[in-house]
Amino acid sequence: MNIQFKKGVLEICVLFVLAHKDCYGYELVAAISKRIDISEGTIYPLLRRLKDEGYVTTYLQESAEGPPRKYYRLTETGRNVEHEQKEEWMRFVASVNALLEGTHDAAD
Amino acid sequence: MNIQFKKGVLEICVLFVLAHKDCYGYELVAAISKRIDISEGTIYPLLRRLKDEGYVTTYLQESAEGPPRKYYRLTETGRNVEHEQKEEWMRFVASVNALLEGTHDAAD
DNA sequence: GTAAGTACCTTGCATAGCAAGATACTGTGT
DNA sequence: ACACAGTATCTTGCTATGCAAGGTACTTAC
Repeated sequence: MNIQFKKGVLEICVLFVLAHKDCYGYELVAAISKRIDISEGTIYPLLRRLKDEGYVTTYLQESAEGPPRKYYRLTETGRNVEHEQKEEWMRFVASVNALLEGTHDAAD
Repeated sequence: MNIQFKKGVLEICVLFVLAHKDCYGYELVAAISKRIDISEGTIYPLLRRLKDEGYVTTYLQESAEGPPRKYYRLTETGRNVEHEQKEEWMRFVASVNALLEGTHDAAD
């Protein structure tokens, strides 16, 4: 899997999952990995960024199966950003598809 | 337009356009820009990479409207890579779409 | 007590795109 | 003759993101 493709997209995936329920980092890795490879070295810096941007807030919660979990919850801003970025992604994919399909008559 | 989305994708676009006809750099910028913003500072390093990888060969051709043009032609290898990368892109988009649409029942 | 699973985090690296600028040729206007 | 816009090439320095590799610490099972 081309790592470059994921640039920017994993952020949307995280925001999307968080739009449905609060999650902790380890859980996000598991959820997203079902479809797209993502490692812990990616998720934690990404989550820090989201927090710094004000897209999420965090809270700790004890766990019976290990150390306490840090849950991430989308803010109002985060919810808007999730929506915008998803739209932008859709538009981008549409543009690329148009180029990779119809283009070569239009390009002449 | 999120710059990050383009990572890796512009290479496919270039390979795709070259799969239909030989082009020079400036021409590629114009062709791809119809759908996706791409600047000269991106295309020339990209083209150099493609040549270093053996995906393209080059030849010069005089022009009446300016300095000589450096045309890029896909090699056999380049043609295969174009095909593979395009497939990989399609698979990636399908994965992301699956995650951004159906996922949240599957994630429970 | 030690190994495996859960859960957090950081450091250093690789990659790709871009703005900005340099170079040079051609044609147009003054 | 000179300047400017358009065509066409290229490089430098910067930014952003993802990842491998490693470290920390808690819980359960052997």
